[in-house]
Amino acid sequence: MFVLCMENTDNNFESSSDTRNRLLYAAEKLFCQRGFEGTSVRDITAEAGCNIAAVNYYFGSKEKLYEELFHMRLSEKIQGHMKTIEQVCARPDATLEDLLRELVRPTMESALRGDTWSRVVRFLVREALHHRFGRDKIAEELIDKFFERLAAAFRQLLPGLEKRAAWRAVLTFESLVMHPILFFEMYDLVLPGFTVKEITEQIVRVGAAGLRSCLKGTAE
Amino acid sequence: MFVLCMENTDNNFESSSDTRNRLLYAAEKLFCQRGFEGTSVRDITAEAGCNIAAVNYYFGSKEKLYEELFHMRLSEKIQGHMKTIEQVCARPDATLEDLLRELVRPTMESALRGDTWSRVVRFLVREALHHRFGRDKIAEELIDKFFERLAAAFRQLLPGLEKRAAWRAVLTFESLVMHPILFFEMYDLVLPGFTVKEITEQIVRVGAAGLRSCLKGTAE
DNA sequence: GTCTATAGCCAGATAGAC
DNA sequence: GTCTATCTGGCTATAGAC
Repeated sequence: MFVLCMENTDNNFESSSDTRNRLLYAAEKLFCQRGFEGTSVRDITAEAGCNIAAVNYYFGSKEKLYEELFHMRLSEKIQGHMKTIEQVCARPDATLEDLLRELVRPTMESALRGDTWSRVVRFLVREALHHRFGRDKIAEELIDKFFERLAAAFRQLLPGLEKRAAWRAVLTFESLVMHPILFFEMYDLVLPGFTVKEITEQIVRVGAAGLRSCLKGTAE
Repeated sequence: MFVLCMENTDNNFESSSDTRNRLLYAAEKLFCQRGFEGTSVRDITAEAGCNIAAVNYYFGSKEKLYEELFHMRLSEKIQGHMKTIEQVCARPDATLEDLLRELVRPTMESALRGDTWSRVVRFLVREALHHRFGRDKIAEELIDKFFERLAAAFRQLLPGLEKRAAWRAVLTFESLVMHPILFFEMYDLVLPGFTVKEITEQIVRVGAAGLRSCLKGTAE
């Protein structure tokens, strides 16, 4: 069910049925653009080029389709990030900048293409705005696991980083990564002609400096 | 129409009618929680304790109510921030940390209370997710003005900061400020017992270190 | 200004033909 | 598996009584 590596791919669902795959793909596109309530089953089936009844046939309801999509994409995103962390942290000469860059780059490239990874982020933010975190046990555990691994990686690459400071660092870093995806239009307005490299290096530079400043303790 | 200082106040609308005010307040609360499509006129009038027809009587349509609310709150937020920047930059001994702290603190306090400022941010994020930026000229001009002023302030407090680097710094800083409001529930999960001071100082520290790192140029 | 009643529409879900 | 047809209900907006 879960696809480990999804860079440079897009419509990579593994369902048994073609129609089912097209429904998942169409639903993801529309949910991320217009939200759950803003998307009708009719919109989804039209985009997928199949009949209105198909959503209920394959998923039972519009809501179950959404949930399956959300858990699937969240798992993919987190498993991809986990793999990246393992790979970078296994290198004896790895720096904090290396880790940040490897985590940020695929996300930024995806944001420019508007494909899967950026959709997953939009999914997550929509969920957060709807206050669904903390109620969904599957999502909560996945995010918790990932944050714990990332905090450990930060402490490995930044010796002396306290435990609570590492957790703050995780949240801070995530905010830097998400922002360009959410405010893509604004970036284009303010930084006309910006490139993936410019944004990626900005996040790596600011993230590394910011994270290093967390070593100094909480005193202002 | 626009209220300049809204700290520690909440239901501070200035319409002529009481019912109109209650509608604005109820609509803001529900739109921010469930989004435009997820909120019905029935929900709003029920929350405001008045009749279904009131929305159309006072605003013409559900959509016009939303737009009025959005422009009003965006103006308030930006005018408040502009005032803060003027005040801090007028002080001859002002530091970068001073400015960041003054910009961040009211937002964080508001996030904890869940009142107006945090709602404005949720509004903005929803708008961004719906790709409405770039179409709404009023919002675009307001944001542009604010970003320009903030970039100038950064260049004043960080001598040597290049123009484009200042624009990147503005976007980076905004991402740090917005995050705790969007992922409030996650903060509670990851940093149990966190305080406004802890988060504020984290953002000020990381923001200042990150912004200073922008002085070094774009070379990695 | 505030209400009730309702028009007109579109939503999600399902029954049943093929 | 895929389709058409349809049920049921909620939605926005409005007409018109008070």
